[in-house]
Amino acid sequence: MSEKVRVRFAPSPTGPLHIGGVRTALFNYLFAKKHQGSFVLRIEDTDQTRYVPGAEDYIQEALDWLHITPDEGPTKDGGFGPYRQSDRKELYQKYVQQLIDAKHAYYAFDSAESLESLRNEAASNGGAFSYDAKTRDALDNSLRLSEEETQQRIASGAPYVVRFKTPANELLSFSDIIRGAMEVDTATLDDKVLFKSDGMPTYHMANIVDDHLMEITHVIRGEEWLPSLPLHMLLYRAFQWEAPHFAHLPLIMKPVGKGKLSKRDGEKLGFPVFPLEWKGADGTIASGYREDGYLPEAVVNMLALLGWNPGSEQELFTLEELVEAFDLQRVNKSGAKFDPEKTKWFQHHYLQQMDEGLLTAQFQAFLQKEKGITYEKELHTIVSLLKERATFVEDLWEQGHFFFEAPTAYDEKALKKAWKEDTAGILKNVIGTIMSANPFTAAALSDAIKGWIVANEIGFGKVMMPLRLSLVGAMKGPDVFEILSLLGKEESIQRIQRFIDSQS
RNA sequence: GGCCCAUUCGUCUAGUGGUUAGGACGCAAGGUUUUCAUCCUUGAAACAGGAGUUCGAUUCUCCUAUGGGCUACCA
Repeated sequence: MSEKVRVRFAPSPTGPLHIGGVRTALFNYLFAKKHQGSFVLRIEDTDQTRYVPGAEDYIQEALDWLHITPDEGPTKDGGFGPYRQSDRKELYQKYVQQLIDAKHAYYAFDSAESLESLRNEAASNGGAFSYDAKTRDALDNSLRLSEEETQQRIASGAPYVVRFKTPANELLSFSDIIRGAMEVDTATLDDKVLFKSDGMPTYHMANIVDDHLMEITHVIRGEEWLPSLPLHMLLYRAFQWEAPHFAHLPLIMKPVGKGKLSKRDGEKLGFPVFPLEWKGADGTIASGYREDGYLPEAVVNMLALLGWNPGSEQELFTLEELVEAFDLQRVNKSGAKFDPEKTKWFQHHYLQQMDEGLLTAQFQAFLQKEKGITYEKELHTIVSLLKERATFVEDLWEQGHFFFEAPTAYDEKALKKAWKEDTAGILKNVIGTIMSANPFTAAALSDAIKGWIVANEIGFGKVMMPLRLSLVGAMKGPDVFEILSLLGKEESIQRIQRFIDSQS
């Protein structure tokens, strides 16, 4: 590649960025970094009616959290700004004019109502109305008006839009990096609105102009844009601009049922569809991966493998490894169902990889905030004992709450198995052994108790099961001797005694 | 309805004109852990269907079916 690679991620600030958008951003980032190019963030806010305050900040924050920060964007000028289309409003006028002058576009005065009734009429006849080469001559536009009449109507303040004049009947060939060659007959296309009556360009117009001005070399976007690719190619040709390369990513689908993943699936199915939590204007809260305890590494890894694979059997990738391995040619063509379970598997993996000091600090913060427990002593040891059975920081509590609070009840099924007539006597002996254990370490405790068991020819299960139950309240958790030593002599004895008392 | 795109285990996917069609998640069984989880081993599990091309098609072509997207003065 001779030219410097420049890609862009161009979301609309209409709400929180959903996971499909995040993946588009990720693939753009990966491609840019792979080719030492630039990753540009452009905010496409040409639809003023759908603008949602806070959405733009959300997008920035989400990308930052995932470490796929843009090289250029609204908050980081790279010489191609402004990066917000509403701030570029004035800019589009002259390009629209250029298209009109070259007869590639025309003014249309049809009201929204008249078009609506045309659509309804066609629909009732089983067809569909299309504003195109076959119908435009009978509609209210500058094609059938004289230059003077057109200017007069505009001057008189009549609302108008500008439409693209699609070639009547031409076989268009173009290609997509992921999908290869495609052909479309322009007769199946309609005359899309380029410029709205509110003075704003539509996506199609702004997109082409901005990509050209920002010297974008590769447009990597969702498959929902594939149907408008012919229009975009036609626009580049009308402007006599060189078109960038295109790559249309497969969509991310619902885990169950039909259709593409939507914002509401998360709440329904119990997993986040957003990177970050989002508080809607109506007070509803949509959960986010970050707030649900996921690590950005897990989210990135999961997303990268949704619709792409390296061709090897490697599944675990750091961001750097992804950059190295990424290849647009290896992106799949078909939509991928989202799998929340696999995301958890990634999360489990990355939690195990996490720095233990950091994990301990996070768990400590959790204890403080959620449980009101201030605990520093040996917390690092506890975390290292528990972490392999945890997927989220919160799981550490579920797996090890007994380190911080004595059991208040005993698992009934386990109790039935563990409590025999002689258990009280055995446990009293264990207390004796614990009393004299010195030093009070897991290894010393293990030696002492196991030694006592062997010496008295008692079954291991008859001692270990009730002992664990007395300490934990259930048949779970790390090595009993580790628990004993962490709990300390006094607390251990108290718990065992309380257990004996509760059963007699 | 029209246009466009797609189709390998339940899911994400690898793969080739001749393979025991490979891996991962999940699931099941066994082992380790005298507990649970982790971990390890094993197992069940797929080329949408029909024609054609070919000595041979999962792989190439066509048709059908199914899925998906688009069809706004939304992106």
